[in-house]
Amino acid sequence: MYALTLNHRVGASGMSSKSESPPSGSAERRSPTQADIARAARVSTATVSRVLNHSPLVREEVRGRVEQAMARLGYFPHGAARALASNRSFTIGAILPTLNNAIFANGINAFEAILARSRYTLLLAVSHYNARTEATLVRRLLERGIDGLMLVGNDHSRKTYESLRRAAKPYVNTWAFDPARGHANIGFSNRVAIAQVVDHLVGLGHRRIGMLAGITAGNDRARERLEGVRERLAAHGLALAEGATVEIPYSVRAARRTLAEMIEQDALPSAMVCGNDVIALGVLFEALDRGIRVPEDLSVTGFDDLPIVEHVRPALTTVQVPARRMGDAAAQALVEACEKGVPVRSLELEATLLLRATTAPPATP
Amino acid sequence: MYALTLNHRVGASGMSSKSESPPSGSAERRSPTQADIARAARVSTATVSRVLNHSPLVREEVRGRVEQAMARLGYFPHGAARALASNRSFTIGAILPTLNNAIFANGINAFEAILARSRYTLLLAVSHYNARTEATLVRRLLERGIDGLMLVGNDHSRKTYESLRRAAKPYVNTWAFDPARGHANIGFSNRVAIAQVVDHLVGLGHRRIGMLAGITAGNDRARERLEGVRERLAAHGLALAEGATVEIPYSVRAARRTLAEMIEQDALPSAMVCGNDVIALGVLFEALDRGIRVPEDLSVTGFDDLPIVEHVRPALTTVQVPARRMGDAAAQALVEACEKGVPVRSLELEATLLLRATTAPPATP
DNA sequence: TTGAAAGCGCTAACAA
DNA sequence: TTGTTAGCGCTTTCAA
Repeated sequence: MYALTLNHRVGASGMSSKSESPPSGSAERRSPTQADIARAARVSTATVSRVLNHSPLVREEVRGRVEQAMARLGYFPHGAARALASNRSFTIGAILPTLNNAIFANGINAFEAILARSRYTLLLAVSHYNARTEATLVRRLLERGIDGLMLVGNDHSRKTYESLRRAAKPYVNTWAFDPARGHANIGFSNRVAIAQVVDHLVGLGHRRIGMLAGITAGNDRARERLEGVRERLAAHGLALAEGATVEIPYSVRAARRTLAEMIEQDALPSAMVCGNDVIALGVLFEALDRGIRVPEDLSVTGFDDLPIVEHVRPALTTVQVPARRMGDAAAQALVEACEKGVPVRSLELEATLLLRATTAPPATP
Repeated sequence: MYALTLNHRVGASGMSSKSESPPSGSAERRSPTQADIARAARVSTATVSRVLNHSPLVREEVRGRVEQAMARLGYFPHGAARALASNRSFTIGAILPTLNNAIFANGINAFEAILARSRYTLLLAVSHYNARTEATLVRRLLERGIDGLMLVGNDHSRKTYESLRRAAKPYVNTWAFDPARGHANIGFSNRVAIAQVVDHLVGLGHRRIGMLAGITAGNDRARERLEGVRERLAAHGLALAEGATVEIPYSVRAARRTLAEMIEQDALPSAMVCGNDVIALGVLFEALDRGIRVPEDLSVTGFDDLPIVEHVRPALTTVQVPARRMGDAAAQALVEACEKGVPVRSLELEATLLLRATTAPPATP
């Protein structure tokens, strides 16, 4: 009978004096391993493993015994050991450019929810819009054994893509849709999205249109939005207003300062397209504080539809981004890629222009 | 010479036909292990491990050879194997109640930054203000081998604390300071913080004060704020206004709806203390939309100092929470606990009342 | 349907 | 200062 209860460690190492199984009833409190469960349930560790992994080839009666033993001994599996043996960690990574404003909150929230439901854990890292930092983080996450990775946008360093390729882990680029660049995309076309804004503004009669874009270096979303405005304006025979088009960080303060300068230089356009809602709020607040009427004197548009912007007065006209759906779909795609080995497929979602109260025909056409 | 190059696996398993080292120059592309590095640098795997872990007892010349081999072969360490062998994962967990509003953004941002700098990775999970969910997540994070854990508040299920104790991992409760409850706290006293608000309002002459608190069940921060208001009001010989004190979710919408009801029932106090900034913004926007002047007809206070609230008009009087410092300190404490084995020590930080434009003496005293 | 045992890649105790 | 080697706890052939 005792032959059955020997675990392979003891069996393998023979009678080495220090590594025998701990004396039963000792004060030693190491947490129970599969070997302990195996002994208690009078099965092999292989069977314990099968029960743990819901293998169909375990007799009901045996499964019951094992599960009871697990419960009684308070067993819980050792992730690192599982990962080492199976080459899967049930862990998925995500790298966001920032956590500072609420832009990615909804998306990552949805992403985490799906992962948690699928018993995966999220490894989160922040690149601060820096591709080199990101490459380091990707490598670190890969070292930690992530089974898949979510990235934002398509602009990533060669090293990042190279690490991913060598590790042969599934990944997906979100918040963009430009599969021509050769990566799985779950997101929307920033270019198409911003074109709706331009059409709206031009349709309203605006001719002098400026833009407070995000910093475009290393940020394809910001770049696509800026280029999208240029392109669409050109289609209407227009161009971005000189002196009213600048790249700035995504901060209320930067936006306020920039608008203030434009006002002082008398360079204000009749409509200001903003790279995101944070910038738009800055423009809105600064304009209001200076007695510039919105939308009568200045139309303002945002991008993201942060939860707050429908409540400010005047309510912000903006582009609603499918953040939740991107998070959902990205997580689902990654989990599926891990479980079934299918490749991640690109998915185009739509961003919707939300007409609210910060846009109107120009007062002085 | 070849004796040196045998790795222990081959050595241990003798000449089993399938598990020999792969033929050099084969197409097989498994990523290199320490054994490969050891062979290439003509040292043992122990030395490779020492180099990897910056052990001081490796000769410079040897270290150089090993590092070169690592670079040449594109070696990178296998986290799960390291974790299994060393019982450390260089991974730290955090469980937040929500990611939906920006409340925790700054804190987790700072937390992640410190971890990343210390070469740790963040495992993030979201409890949705549910203690049972949280207990499951704690267990899952522990299974993943986290070296430490950050939690928000002191209200956690018995199972949560029990898991932590059994795993003997360091943890810290943030966003609260009440070490009497028996857990390491890095944060501030919500009670003391909100008392400043009460003093301010009472000092202004308010006597009819209401509160839109967060849901207090399972949320000690919300509870401390509500109780803190009661307690401090009592010290002034006052009580919370009946019919103007409700617990609601942290959402603009819920706050607006609740304020609307109070207005319709003519139950409006002269000052409304809000459980956080999201609620305060809801109150502010609803009041403004209904022609109730803030602060003349209604004083409003928030809690958190979200980045936006200094910009809305009137700018919100609120309590500034040391989110960044909590994130910093919590991460530092946890890393130190992991590296040096010292226990996490409680640290009290201060929350500051920020007087802005939504509070003034009551119009009808 | 079950068990035996060989590793997964690394660390660390011990020996040299 | 370096090497040998026994595990860490689990999964996964392979054999029975």
